[in-house]
Amino acid sequence: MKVLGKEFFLRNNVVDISRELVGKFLVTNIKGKLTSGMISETEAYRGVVDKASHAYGGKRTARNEVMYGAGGNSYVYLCYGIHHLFNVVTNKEGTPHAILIRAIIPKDGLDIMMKRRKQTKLTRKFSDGPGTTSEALGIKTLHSGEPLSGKTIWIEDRGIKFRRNDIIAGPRIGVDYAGEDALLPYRFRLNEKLITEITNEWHS
DNA sequence: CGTACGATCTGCT
DNA sequence: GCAGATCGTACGA
Repeated sequence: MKVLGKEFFLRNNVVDISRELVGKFLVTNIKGKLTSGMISETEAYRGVVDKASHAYGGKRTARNEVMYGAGGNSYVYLCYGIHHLFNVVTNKEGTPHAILIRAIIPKDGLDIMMKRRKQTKLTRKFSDGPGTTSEALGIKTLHSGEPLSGKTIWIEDRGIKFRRNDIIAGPRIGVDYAGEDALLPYRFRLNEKLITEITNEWHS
């Protein structure tokens, strides 16, 4: 087990990093409660040149300011007034790259996550989406700007490797407004068969 | 200051 | 399959 450090996030290819994050574990320790899940889906947002990015064209506001900082911090924002979407900031200071974590397979602290999600069962939909993933892990907008090497939120490599063919690239979700950039294959998702197998193994 | 809307989820049909 | 929820943020006046 290895906690990913600054050197992992400071690299400049956010699309490669996004693919590499599939299979890593997103872990939180919030109010003394440890919870985690294996990342099964991500999306890359490639900074000022990406029409789907909050930083497109160099847009810089109080909300997205942390994107302009060095990689290795969280960027959490509220979507549709309800959902707290968690992103990993990458690349050096001044290049606002980010990766949206879209889904996890729940692993540690299942009982805690079920309470947070107000669920009594671990269904397939339990944390299959960026809003439900953050809710399960207890991540809120107040955690925006947190360093990921810290004690609250971090990402672990537990040695799980997938074949490149098992990580499906495709267009990002919900970014139709981004014109031709909406078609870029910046979404990475573990193939459904593997998701099912791993889910069955961990939740039986 | 007023207003429109979003990197979504859920429950109901 | 679809509408409603729900509110911080962005942006124009």
